[in-house]
Amino acid sequence: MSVTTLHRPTHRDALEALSAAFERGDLVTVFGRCTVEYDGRAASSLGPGDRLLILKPDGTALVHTDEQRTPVNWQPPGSEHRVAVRDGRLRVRSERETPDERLDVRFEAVHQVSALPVTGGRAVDVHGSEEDLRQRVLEHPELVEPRFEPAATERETAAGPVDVFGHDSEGRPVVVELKRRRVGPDAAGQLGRYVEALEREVPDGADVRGVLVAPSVTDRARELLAEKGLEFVSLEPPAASENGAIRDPSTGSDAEDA
Amino acid sequence: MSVTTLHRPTHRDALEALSAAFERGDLVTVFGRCTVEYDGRAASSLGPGDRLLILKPDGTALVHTDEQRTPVNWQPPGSEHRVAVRDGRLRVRSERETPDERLDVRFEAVHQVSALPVTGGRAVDVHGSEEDLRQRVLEHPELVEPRFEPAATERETAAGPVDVFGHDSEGRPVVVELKRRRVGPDAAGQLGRYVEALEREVPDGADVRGVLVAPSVTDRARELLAEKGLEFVSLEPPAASENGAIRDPSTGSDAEDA
DNA sequence: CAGTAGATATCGCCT
DNA sequence: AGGCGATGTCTACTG
Repeated sequence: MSVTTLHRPTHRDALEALSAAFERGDLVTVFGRCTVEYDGRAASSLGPGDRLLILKPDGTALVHTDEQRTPVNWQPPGSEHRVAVRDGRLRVRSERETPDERLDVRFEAVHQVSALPVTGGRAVDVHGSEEDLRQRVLEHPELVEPRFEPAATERETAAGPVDVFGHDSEGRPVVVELKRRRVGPDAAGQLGRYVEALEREVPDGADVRGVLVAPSVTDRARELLAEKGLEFVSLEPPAASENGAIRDPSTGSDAEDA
Repeated sequence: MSVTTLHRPTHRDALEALSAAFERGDLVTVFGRCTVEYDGRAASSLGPGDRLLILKPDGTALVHTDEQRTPVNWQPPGSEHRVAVRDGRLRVRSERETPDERLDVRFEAVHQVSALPVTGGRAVDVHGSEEDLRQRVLEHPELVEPRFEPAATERETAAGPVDVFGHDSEGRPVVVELKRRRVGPDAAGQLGRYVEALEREVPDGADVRGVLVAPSVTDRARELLAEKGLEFVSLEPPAASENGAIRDPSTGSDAEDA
């Protein structure tokens, strides 16, 4: 099984190629002059131009121009692709429910259609995420402060789950919020909510400390932290080189799913 | 000028096709069996498999598998694409500075290479955004509450710009925060910051009211609003059908940039 | 299914 | 270049 490509096909031939590709579960690309209409969570319209349409067997649709990382229009996974010839144009419609939304791509000219059989792994191993930072804090709690003792991760509160919950050298409860990169005011607000929620939950109205752990903070975030009596500790996620090699091979295997 | 496609090219032929396509400013697709390494803001590794690589003339690189809307790896616009043959494989490297990051895609087999000359519009018209909701509030302030009088949009405060600032029937200052969809605790925090900032700025320590305008709120957000003495008004962005037709044609023209 | 928060978020605007 | 907030954010996870 191999790549199938048509150059400047008739709409009818393109339709048949697309139908067959959907049937096979291929990844499809269509390059041509088209207009695009979207209606759903919002609504949008895109005038004529040459674009690359990508149709995935999981129901994803992407319309790309020659600029930007973000597609100019799209449909999320779980949509259903259908193709038809209407008013002398090739119409590709991708539709889903919950939420109800629809993407219509109408080609007045198809320059190329390709059907690509995709196999192999799609599990990417990423390092330097917030989870890596959490690992670092759990293995070296003194990086937060001397004698800090982590007690739980993802501890549930009325305001949501706390990244790391523990106690300081004097036994006071400490809420740690982790961010993998420089943070703004939103993170200060988030930490503040957790601290307030825990102050209500802790039985003996003991003070709860809040510590934001991140590489750095903006000025406004620093002010907000100060207002709320929260603290900041500068710490970065471990670099990929420090981290990647020391991983449990049993969980780190490159799962290549079905 | 037209589409150029190579099937199962040698690495050398693929390299030349890619170099020529970069030179022309074409959009490029490469389908083949590859591994992918990324290092920059984070770091990642992806084992062998068939993927679709998209290279845009603006420096964007996208690696797509047969699943998900989000590329499995990517490089943002402004990167520089380079191609070479190394160790018997075709290596496409996309790199940028600030931040310093790099994507390497190494093909052991190239199934197809296409160079697509892209022309035409890329300006999409979206309706149902927060700006449309703001328009609705400015044209019909009574939808917020009777005799609400908007005074400014994007009014600057120490905590950032306020969506709509105005006064109620009794002359009290009102901060309106707009959200195009159902909101969670973060929006309540955002509105609270604006209200606090304005209470300090307003000369005669007058109370400042805060009103969140959105289609709906989560329970937790509702609690937070209540705690902070903030209010909620249910309002949606105008539907596309209501909105799109009544637009100033002088500004609403479908600009198709250079 | 809704709620919640992370992300190599991306993107645009403004200082 | 950095700060800040919107996005049709997307995505994973949890109840």
